[in-house]
Amino acid sequence: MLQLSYIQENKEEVLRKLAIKNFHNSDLIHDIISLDQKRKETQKSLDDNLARANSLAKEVGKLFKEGRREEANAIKEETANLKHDNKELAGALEIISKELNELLLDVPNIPHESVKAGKGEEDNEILVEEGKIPATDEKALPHWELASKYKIIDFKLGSKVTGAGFPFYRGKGAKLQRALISFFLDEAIASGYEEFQPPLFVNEDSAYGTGQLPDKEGQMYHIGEDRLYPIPTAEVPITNIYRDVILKEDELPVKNVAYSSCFRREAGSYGKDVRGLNRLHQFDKVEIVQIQHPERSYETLEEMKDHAAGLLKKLGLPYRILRLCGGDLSFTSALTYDFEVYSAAQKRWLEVSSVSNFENYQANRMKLRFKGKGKTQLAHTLNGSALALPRIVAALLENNQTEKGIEIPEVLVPYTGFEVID
RNA sequence: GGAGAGGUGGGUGAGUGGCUGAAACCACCGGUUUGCUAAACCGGCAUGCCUGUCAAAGGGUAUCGGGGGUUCGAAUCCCCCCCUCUCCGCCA
Repeated sequence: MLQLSYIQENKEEVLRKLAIKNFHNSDLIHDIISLDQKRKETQKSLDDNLARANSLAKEVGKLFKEGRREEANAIKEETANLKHDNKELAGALEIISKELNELLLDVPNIPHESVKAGKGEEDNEILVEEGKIPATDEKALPHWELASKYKIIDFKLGSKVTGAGFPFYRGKGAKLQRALISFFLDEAIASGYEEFQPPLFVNEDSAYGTGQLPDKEGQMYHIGEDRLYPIPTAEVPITNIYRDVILKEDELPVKNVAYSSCFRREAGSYGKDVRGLNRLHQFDKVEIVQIQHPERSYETLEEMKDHAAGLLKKLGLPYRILRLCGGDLSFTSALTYDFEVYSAAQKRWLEVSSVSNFENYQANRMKLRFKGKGKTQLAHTLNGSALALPRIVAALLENNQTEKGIEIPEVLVPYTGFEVID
């Protein structure tokens, strides 16, 4: 969430910039500011009362020691009144703080100055388009047909055993998954990331920490009995490592990479866009996360963008990089680059990565700070997929299909141990 | 799952009702000393909120796993929860 002090001091700017995200609720901002005023006043009265009570308590102690019983008892009466008032004030303060916090959670992150206004997807800006788009071949099969032709992914089995959106990978398909994961991890490690294997379930605090709760509750599975949530992305456990942490400035940047399965309910999704591997309830992803000094976070964002682009280049997939417009930018992001690969048989672009700078929005919510010579301040958090597997697999299958079978990109051969799926 | 022990500042660890936001030591930072390093010595060293200020200093308040209670007063007493360790059971 945004910092209260920042909203206080830059009200007009906040409103102007939020408009780029199509957020026009100026009442909310006004309410926040006036409620905060009330919070301060209440806090002040409470603190004053507590100070009084503390000094009275000391006096009572002193009087008792000196054996001045009656005087002490007289003071106790005043204390009783104070105590009553304090209870009320503390109660009021709690209600105000809670409400204030809820209002703050309703304010999205401020977009970076490079973000252009726009309604949605159609207004995203294409920054880069790399690689040759394969000539359209009418005989080209979509990946779901290739999957069954070569017996490498079985959607029906998945439906039987679990449900739609939970495929089985088998044979060379399973090996290809494993190869991609290893390849992505090795590339990240070579770029200085530390590998983590996170828990696949997180608790409520963590779900709040990265903002899945309360806004995206319906997206996550929920294990009610144990109050745990299967992670929708490794970002959740990895970023939450640093919840309530004060790093030393020289520990920055923190660079973590994690492979994990991801679980998403995808409620409301349907139609041909979700066919095959295009949208799953369970999928694999390698995620990179960085925690960086505010002054350097945009350099870091570029570095992460280049990292993701490098992977696609090495895999030989045609891709493009989009800078999301205000309307398509997520609630918590200040700037996001989306990566899409072209999938030859479906003749469409598929999103395979999203690299974002959240500035201090997440950090403020989870109190992730760093301390150098100066004051303790909020860090910036960034993350990105590098990469999400299913659509990469879809594109590889569709783009690399030949008469002889599916050709494996050279960089993956050391990992798969075979050059063709046939 | 059953039984027991325990959770104090970055770490070790003292503290069983007021003088304790918390001893001591270590780590860390600054300084003195020093040919360099080391040692020694001196000083500093939590976080949130409120107040104050151009900024600060300063002041107030809260925080000793989390929540609630007893008391004029709680790290210290009571209750609930969480976590860690040991033993037993079960098990990849």
